[in-house]
Amino acid sequence: MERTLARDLPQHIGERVRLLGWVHHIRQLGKISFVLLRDRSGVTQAVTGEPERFGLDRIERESIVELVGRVKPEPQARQGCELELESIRVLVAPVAPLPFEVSRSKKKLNLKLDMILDHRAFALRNPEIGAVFRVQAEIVRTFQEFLRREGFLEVHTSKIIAAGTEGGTALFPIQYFEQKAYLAQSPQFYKQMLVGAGYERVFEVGFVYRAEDHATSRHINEYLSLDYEMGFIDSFLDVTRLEERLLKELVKNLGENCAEELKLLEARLPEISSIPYLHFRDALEVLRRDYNRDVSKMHDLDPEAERQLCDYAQKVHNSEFIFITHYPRRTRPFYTLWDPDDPEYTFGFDLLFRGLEVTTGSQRIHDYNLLVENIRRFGLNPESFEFYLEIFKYAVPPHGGLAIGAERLTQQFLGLANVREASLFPRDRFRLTP
RNA sequence: GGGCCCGUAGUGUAGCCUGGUUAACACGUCGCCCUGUCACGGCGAAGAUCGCCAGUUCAAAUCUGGUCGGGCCCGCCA
Repeated sequence: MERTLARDLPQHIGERVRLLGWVHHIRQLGKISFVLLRDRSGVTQAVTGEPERFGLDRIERESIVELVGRVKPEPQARQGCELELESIRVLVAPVAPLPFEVSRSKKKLNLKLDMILDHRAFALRNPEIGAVFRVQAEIVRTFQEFLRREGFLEVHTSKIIAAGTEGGTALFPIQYFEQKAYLAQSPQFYKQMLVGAGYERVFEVGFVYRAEDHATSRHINEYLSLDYEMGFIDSFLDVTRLEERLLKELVKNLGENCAEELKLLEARLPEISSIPYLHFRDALEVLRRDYNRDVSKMHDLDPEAERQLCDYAQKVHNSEFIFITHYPRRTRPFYTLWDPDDPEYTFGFDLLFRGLEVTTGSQRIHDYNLLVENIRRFGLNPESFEFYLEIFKYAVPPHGGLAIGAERLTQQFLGLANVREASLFPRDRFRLTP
């Protein structure tokens, strides 16, 4: 007999079906008993008045079972129908006590994050915990499909590199045969080179690595970077406007395709009408005026400032997103183009969402001589960037791009307390397994 | 790199400040009862040498020192 999925039970009323999955829960109420079965599609229910006939009290939770029975309409069942049990067969039984329950809500379980991560694969059986990655998959899918429609080419660049991109961030050194190499902290150079290669518009979904010795609820040392880079732009606004359209589509898709997951996680989608922009200089003024911050020594935004600017965006612009633009030159890497009319400030921006930085981007320098000059100005040696610089000798169009932290975006959409909850197998300062 | 905090049954917590004889509660587990549960309900039972090592004391989960493990914030970043 063919397998029927839990979700599809209502389409088989009156038929005999076969279900395969895990025993989510067994509720025995004297003479009537319910077996809740979970598979990849969801949870369904089988019922029987003869629990002893099927030996239900000997079946352990999370056993893998095969259920056969007839589907009958039942208004008291959640799906409006349920399986009248004819047989139950244990295919695989657990050989150890379960570390914690699968069938309860995350809130009720009140598990410490460490417990969840130590038993990651098992924890994902919990529908709420598992839902996070169904949502994340939808975020990544939307990113890819939206950009493909906009004429972007999906690329995959090496994660093993010879030199760092941005200087500031710490790199993980690795031994590459007789050479010293590093794990890539960003696909930055490669995506720019591929714009120059003539693809004009490229995007990449890939892990990047940061050897930063931090331990906070918003940092992991390996994260999924959603990058795009586009040529022939008039200004960085072409980059941010595209992201705004991407985000609108994302909200729409999540609403349509992840309604159940969002409900389970009690997540509220943001409404995006138009995302406000705030020049860095004006952001400081807002912080000084409305939040009583001492901004005299503020050259970059600290986490508190990011939360305050989001609060401001909500109050003044009724937006949960805000673009902070024109970050000062000293805070941005050498490839960032500055404003010729106001050269202290760059065409670099961040997108803040619900108090957290989720995107960084900019218009880049495309002129070869200017780029070499700026590398020198940063105290770096252009010769060590020859592999990157070469294409700029042969004419690269004005271009810009950005990177979105996929886990952070997931975290903020779902209101998760810790970014690690949005990473399947997070790598942090002390965690290397599972 | 700097600062603050936490380790107690399978899980999550209380007790610790103010040391004292059976270490408490909830969920789970096990047993019995229950014909419509979906956080099922009722009754009962088992389960913890209080992270580890040392010290103080008649007496340590509780006080002190060390050690191991974990969390959060800042710097930096997505």
